[in-house]
Amino acid sequence: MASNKKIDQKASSTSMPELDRPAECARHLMPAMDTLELLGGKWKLLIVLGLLYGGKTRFKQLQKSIPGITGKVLSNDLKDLEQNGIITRTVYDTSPITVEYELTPYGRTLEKLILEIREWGMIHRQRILSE
Amino acid sequence: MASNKKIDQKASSTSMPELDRPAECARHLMPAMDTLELLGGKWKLLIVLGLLYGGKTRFKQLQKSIPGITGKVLSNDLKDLEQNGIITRTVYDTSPITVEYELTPYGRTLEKLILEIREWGMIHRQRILSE
DNA sequence: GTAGCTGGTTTCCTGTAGGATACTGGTTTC
DNA sequence: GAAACCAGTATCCTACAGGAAACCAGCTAC
Repeated sequence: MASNKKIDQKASSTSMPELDRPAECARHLMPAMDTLELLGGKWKLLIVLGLLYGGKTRFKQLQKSIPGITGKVLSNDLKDLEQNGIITRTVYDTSPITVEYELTPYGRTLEKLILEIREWGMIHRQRILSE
Repeated sequence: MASNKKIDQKASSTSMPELDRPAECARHLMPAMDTLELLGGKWKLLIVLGLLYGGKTRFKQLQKSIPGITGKVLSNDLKDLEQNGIITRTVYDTSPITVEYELTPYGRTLEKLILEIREWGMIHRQRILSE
């Protein structure tokens, strides 16, 4: 529902002293906004991180590994992530049904990014504590 | 369909190789949560990205370079970022007063992370478009 | 004197993300 | 029969992020 954004790149094409800063900037910002949209919210990134560490994981198990998340939110976010091709959902026809979630190869491309986020958080934490 | 292998996560056997997953995971997740808290919300990351590209930037100029942000939100977020040591605010006693915002060296440590986010967004965009 | 620039603040309003809680429906164990 | 586990749904509710618009004070140029 986003990205109907019209950017008038030609709006003021009569001799610009500087570049068209806003448009120029917007072009840089948009991809970042895309990522934020996909991974935004309080929990999605943590879910991915959890799956990164845990590999294939069942629903309840995942919920336990992310302290504070409720079933509803986890369920919703998992759906979102699945629709975006980040994770897969596999149902096993076992006694009490089991469902396993796993990152897709595509989802795994988030690894570098997420580890970066985590690492920065660690540094930040050190900094706060040592103040 | 009978007796597929059950996953005995609580196998009655002696101390399992598996660590205390929840606690272990939480320890991994917390730094990421810290980062998300600092940079969370719709705009903060974009502000930092804007300053990364623009260098020292004045308020209105910054607002123009981030399409869609309102003055109020920009003002609030800038305060937050300043309090967290990510940016500095400098007031110049000129004719109409001018204020410039700039990343601190600490704020600049976010560069790698933010570029990573942007880059992933670009790949994601490609993927969406080529579907 | 009035219109514009600067960098904001204040007020009001709304949407929705996310929390709490209860429930389903099947299966195994006691 | 009761209780516990699984993977969720359904409902209800609230807090707060964020948007729109008006406003402020100081200065300048016309």
